[in-house]
Amino acid sequence: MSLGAEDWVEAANEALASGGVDAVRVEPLAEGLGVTKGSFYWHFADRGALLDAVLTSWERRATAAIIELVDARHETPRARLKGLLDVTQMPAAGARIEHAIRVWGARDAAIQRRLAKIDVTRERYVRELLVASGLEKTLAETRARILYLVLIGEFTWVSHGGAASNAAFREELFTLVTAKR
Amino acid sequence: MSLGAEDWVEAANEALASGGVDAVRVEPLAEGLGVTKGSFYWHFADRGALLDAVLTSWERRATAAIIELVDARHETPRARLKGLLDVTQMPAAGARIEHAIRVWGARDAAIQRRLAKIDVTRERYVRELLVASGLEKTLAETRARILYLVLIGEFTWVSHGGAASNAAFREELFTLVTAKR
DNA sequence: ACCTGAACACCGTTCAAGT
DNA sequence: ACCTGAACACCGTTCAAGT
Repeated sequence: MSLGAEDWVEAANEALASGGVDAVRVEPLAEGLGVTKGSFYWHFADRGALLDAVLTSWERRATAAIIELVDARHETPRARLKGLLDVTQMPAAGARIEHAIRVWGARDAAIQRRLAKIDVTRERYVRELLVASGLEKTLAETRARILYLVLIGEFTWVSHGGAASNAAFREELFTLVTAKR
Repeated sequence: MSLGAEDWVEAANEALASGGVDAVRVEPLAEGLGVTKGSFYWHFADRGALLDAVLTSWERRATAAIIELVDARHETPRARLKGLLDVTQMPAAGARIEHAIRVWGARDAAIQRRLAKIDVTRERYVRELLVASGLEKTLAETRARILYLVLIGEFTWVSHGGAASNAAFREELFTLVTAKR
C-alpha cells in the first residue's frame, strides 16, 4: 500500500500536537510511516509545504467549523455564547495543536498573519453575540476581548497539563461578560 | 576577552524570546559570541544544562520579582491588583519568553512541573488579594482563575504580535473581577 | 582557565535509479 | 505513480591539543 499526502499531514498533526513545529521532522515521520525519507519529496516540495498543509487544515477546523457547530446547536445569542465556552472543553490534543501553532506564529511572520485573521474572526463572532444579547457596542468590544483572552489562556493552560475549567467557572465567566451595566 | 557562563545564558535568552527553545542552538550562539562551538562545553555539560540555567533565571524574574515589585509599589489589595494588571504591559520580549517557556512545557514533563509551581504561586497571590479586598473565598477562587487566564491569554496574544490591552480594558477587567455579589 | 579543530551522529534535501 | 539509496549540508557532542 502506497501513501498519499493526507497520510503525511495526519502524521504531522500528531507530531505537532505532542512536540511543537520542530517535532514535525521528515525522517522520523518517514520511519513512523514505514518508508524512507526520500519518498516524502514525491508528495511535498519540502518540509515547509507539509507545514503549510497542516496549517491550512487547522484553519478550517479552528474557525468556521467551530462557529458553524455552535450556531447549529444553539438558537439564542446567550445560548450560543454558553455553547462557545463549552468548546474550550475540547480534547487536549486540539488545545495542544492550537497552542503549538501560536508559538509557531511567534517566530514566523507569515503564520502570524494567518493567525491574526482567525483571531479577528473569532473575536468578531463573540462581539456580535454580545451585541445581539443586548450589550452596548463599546462595552461588547471590551467584554469580547476579555472572554477571548480567557479562551486563549485556557488553551495555553490545558496544553501544559492544567485542569480544564469546570462548570462553575464557565457559569461565572458567562455572568460577568454578559452583565448589563 | 574570554566568556563566562552568564554570556551564554544571556545569548540563549535572546534566542529563546525570538525563536523558541529550538532556536537555542549551540553553534549559532557560538558564532554570535565569536568563539567556536567546542568552547561551549567548557561552561556547560550540554545544551540541556544551558536551557536549565535559562529557566532558573526566568523563574526568579517571573514570580518573586513581580510580586515583590507590586507589593512594594502599592499598599492596598485593590491597588495591588491594579498594579498587577499593569505588569502585563511589560515589554514584548518578556511576554515572548514566557510564551516560549509555556510551549516548551507542553512537551517536557520536567518543565511542566516547574511551570505549574509558578502558576500556583501567582494564582494564589491573586486569590489572596481578592479575599483581602472583601470577596468571599469560593468566589475569589473563581475570579482569580478568570483573571489569571486573561493574563496568560494576553501573554500569548502579545507574543504573536497582538496589541497590548489598553487602560479601558484593564479598568473593565478590574471592575468585573472585584465586583461584589 | 578557556579555547580550537577535527571527528562523528542526526536529519533536511536532492536526485538518479528502481518497480 | 510512488519509492529507494546514496550523497551532501547543518548542528550537537566529544576530546585531544593548544595558550
